[in-house]
Amino acid sequence: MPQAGSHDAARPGMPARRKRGASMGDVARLAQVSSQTVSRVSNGITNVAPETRQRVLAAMAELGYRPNSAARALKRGEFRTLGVITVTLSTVGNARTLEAISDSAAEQGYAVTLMPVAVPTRDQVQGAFTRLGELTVDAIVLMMEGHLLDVDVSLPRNVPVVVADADVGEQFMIVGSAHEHGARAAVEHLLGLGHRTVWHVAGPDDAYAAKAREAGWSAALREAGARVPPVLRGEWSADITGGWSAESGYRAGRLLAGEPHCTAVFAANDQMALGLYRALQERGLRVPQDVSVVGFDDIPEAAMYPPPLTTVRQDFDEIGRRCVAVALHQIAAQSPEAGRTSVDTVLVPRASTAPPRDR
Amino acid sequence: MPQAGSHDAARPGMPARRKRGASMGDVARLAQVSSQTVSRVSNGITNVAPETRQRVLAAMAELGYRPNSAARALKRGEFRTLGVITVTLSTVGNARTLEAISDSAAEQGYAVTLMPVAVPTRDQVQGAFTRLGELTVDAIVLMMEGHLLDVDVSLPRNVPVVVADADVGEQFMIVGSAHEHGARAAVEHLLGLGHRTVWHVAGPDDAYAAKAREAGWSAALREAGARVPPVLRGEWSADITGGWSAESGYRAGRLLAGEPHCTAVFAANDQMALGLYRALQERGLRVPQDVSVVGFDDIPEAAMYPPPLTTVRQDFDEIGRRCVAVALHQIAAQSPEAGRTSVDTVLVPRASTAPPRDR
DNA sequence: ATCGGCGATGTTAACGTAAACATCGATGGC
DNA sequence: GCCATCGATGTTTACGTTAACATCGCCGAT
Repeated sequence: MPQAGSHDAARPGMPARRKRGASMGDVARLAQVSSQTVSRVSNGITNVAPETRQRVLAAMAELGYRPNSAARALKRGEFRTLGVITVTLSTVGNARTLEAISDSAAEQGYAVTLMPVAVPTRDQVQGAFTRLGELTVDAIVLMMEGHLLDVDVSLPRNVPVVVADADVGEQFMIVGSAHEHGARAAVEHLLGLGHRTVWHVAGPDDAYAAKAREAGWSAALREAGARVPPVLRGEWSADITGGWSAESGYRAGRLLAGEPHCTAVFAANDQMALGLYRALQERGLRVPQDVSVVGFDDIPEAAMYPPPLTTVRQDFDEIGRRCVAVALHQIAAQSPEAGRTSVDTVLVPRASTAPPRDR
Repeated sequence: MPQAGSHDAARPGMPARRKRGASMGDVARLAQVSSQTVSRVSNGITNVAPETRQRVLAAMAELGYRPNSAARALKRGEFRTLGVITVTLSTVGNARTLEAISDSAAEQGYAVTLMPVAVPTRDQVQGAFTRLGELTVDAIVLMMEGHLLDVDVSLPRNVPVVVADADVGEQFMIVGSAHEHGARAAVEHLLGLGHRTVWHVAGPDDAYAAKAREAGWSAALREAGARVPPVLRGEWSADITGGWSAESGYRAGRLLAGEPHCTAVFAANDQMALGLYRALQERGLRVPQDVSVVGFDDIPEAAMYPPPLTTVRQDFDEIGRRCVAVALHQIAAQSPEAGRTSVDTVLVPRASTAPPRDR
């Protein structure tokens, strides 16, 4: 059987449409240099005579040459790629953090490969790690709750892991927001306005960030000698982000609206605060005249809520940047590390908080 | 079973750190087969005696072997990777679409590499394409306004491009929402409630989606013989997403609140509708008693707006899935195509619309 | 018994690149 | 004028994988 030249065969009169692009060898031939010289020009590093460089550049342009990163990666043993394992991008925080990661990585010449974990079971996570291992990334950023990692998720060996804002014990580097500090600031702001105490609409109880905010809230209350009301949790399990949703905030808000002595609420995030607004409004309660509300995140909409929401700003861009910085540092150091770095949060006072009036 | 420290032969004095993992050759040696047999097991395809397969599997496990995808890609000439060029992930639509793309791609065994274009100048876009070319992806999904591509952006040759919800003329395949249809549905819904006409708060005028919605709105009004009021555009250029922001909707809303005859507004997206709510509320106007509002997108919060927002739902998941399907099809067909497929939009009536009352 | 064929496995080569080493001519210090 | 040096360029090789081909038994048909 003759080499049945199905696709590559240059049909007569047809411009030979080769599947693979021009290689260094092709450029070298056209420029009449060795392929090593092409390599040097391509990497822009070592000494090449200006005239030669020009010739090579011209040849590259003519052939539309693009370096083959697979070959490059194979040769160099590094891939200039960061893997990001995500459970969902439907939260503002995750989306913004991912964007910051990819921007920052691109600046440093790294690509970002996405590894979605559709359903957060351990098997799925394991599978994602395995696939990432095959993708041979240089480091991994984990955007996922740590408890999913409890078991023996076998990481690719020698690949540094950075965890974005989750709790994974002592194994890895963690970059996270100062949730507790932010929550305290929210509570102190409300107490400072004269409220007797502050209620809390919490996020999902398996979420690290939710627990940290809750801890900050109750600690601040206790330190101020204020009563710690029961936590309201808008359980709502339709999907992974449900526990953080506006609907969940709305459900909690309906309970809260029945509490006659409640004059101030700290919601675990801005979406939940929005649900709270609606629940309060439905009962004829006004924000902030009857109830003050503080959120968390400072999503762009928060400033335009009716009324604009006092909230605690998280710096997702900084989280993303630091994740990349930490990852690259570990790649360079060739040694995984563990530890935690904290990104500041700051209270942004707006119109949803005011001194209490009797209800 | 103390099989722990077997690999990574710890030579005395040497910090045993092999940068590269075990290769097929290593596995082959341990299993006492040829590396080709390892390859066959690794790819699970051809005929290998069960006993041999077991031995190889065991060796792979012991060495923690992972196929090197760079070598594989080099050999096979395909990368099983989709590149996604994004300008921003800060819009719900982009984030959700990206998530759907990466989920869907992962299902088909493709990885997704992110190429952010930080500032949308042509040079930046050009740069992103160049880098993607180096990354040797098998196809590209473009999440970006088409007008940024006008000039001679040199695409990697023979790489199919799919455009997610933008207008790029005739060059590429486009997967987009039925914006016009959705906008018409919004207008018809409001007219059906008895409103004399419908005002429009439009998105940025360089956005394809914004223009399409605007076109649908005005066409529906004209066809119904209704007056077409001037378009309000919440110009706001702080950043790329500014034109779609709640703030932009608020600004437009403040103008609108001064129009005594305005009883119904169609906002270009849900965030802008929220800004509108605030502007109306500040003037003491109630939704929907004084003004009916319809949004676009159906973000999760919309159902919890005070009051819940009537809006037009976009199916971002479907857009993402189709982008991947189209991309893979073009890869298989080895021929770029052009054309457009449209993803349905559907009106979701909620509490923000009602029959008009005189103002 | 012989041979065709097939299933299991091994051998060779090539994918495109870059590190390491080799070559060659020019420059400059003595 | 000689040789050490250096800068520009070429040659060789290996990265890890897989396609293509080669080999080796073994079984069943003749």
